[in-house]
Amino acid sequence: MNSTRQLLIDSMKDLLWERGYDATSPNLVLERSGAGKGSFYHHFKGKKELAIAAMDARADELIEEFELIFSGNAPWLNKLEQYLLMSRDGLKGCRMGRIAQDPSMEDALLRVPMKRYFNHAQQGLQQLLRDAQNAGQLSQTLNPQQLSVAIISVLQGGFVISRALNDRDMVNTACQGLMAILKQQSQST
Amino acid sequence: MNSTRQLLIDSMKDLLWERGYDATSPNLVLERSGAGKGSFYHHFKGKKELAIAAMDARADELIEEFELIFSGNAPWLNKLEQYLLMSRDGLKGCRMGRIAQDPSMEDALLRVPMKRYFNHAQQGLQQLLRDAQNAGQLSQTLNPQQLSVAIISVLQGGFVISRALNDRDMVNTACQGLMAILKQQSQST
DNA sequence: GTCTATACCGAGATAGAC
DNA sequence: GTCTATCTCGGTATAGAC
Repeated sequence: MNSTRQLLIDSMKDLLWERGYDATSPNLVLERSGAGKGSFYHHFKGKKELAIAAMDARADELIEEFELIFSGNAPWLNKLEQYLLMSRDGLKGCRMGRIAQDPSMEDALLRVPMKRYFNHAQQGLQQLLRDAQNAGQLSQTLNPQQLSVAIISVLQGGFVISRALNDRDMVNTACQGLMAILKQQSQST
Repeated sequence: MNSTRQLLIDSMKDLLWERGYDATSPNLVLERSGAGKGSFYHHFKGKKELAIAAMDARADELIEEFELIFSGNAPWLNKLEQYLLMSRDGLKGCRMGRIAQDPSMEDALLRVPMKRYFNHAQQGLQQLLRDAQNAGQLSQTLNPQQLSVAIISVLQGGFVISRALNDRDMVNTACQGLMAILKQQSQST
């Protein structure tokens, strides 16, 4: 575990968040990390391999944060609230979803860590909703799969709207809107 | 209104949808449209100016489609259903939101047509929800602004999730999830 | 492992003839 | 209005010395 290698990964993680994949050049990574071209191509075969390492680390980090919220014993609605209502900066974008629309992401290898994270989150939410239904705290007529996809979507779309309108708070507004209707719903159960 | 000019605009519209702004080069536009470099730079100062013209035309088109659904006399929930449940190809992305995350979109001029469309849609939905509340068909405790932002966000986020998971149907699943809970909600009013 | 030099390509745009 | 030639710059990577 070489330190320069880790430095490159960390710089790539930040740049993927700030600028996405396509707009992040090897030169930018070098400038950010302080490493030289020689080191870059010694440790990684190229930009793509470094990006995969960075996204993989990012997925680990996001999954850990997700579990921190959802693996506890709190009531399901509280967990959801903690997840949806944490304050976010919409102009920064989701640390993973930020790059989902980059043309290069059509590459299957690059999508592996991305899929890993989103599948984890979606399935975690789906299980949460199923448990709530089994506990009689959520209407049985709702479809947990559909609803879980809607939940992660409102978050991702909130980031899109924030950037589109150049308003860093839109993502939070979107989450509040969804949370409100979920709460209302649970009260009538 | 020269025909080559219009051809360039139409090609740019398609390419922005397929590849976004940053990944669309002038050469691609020329290849697609059959025009030559001379024509391109005769009709437009550069890529940015052409993109703005294309996005502006796209905004007009999307606003017209939006109004087609929402200006009628149908019940509000039917309108919403028609809007949310029309079948979409998640891998293609939203014709406008597709490019919101491109780094170049931080340019204020490029964002003008984008803002115009999303503001129109959000405010149209907000008005719909307010009217529903005034007609006693939606709980007064819900915030129309928040909810309208959530609705457009689920749609945009659905496209993001579709691309992330490489599943063209996720966007529809997300919309179905939201629609279901909105319907449920209105029944308990 | 790291450095500098070098190579190749496409993006984005300009020049000037027709 | 359109064409071809040309220009500059940065992205991405390789070569070979240290």
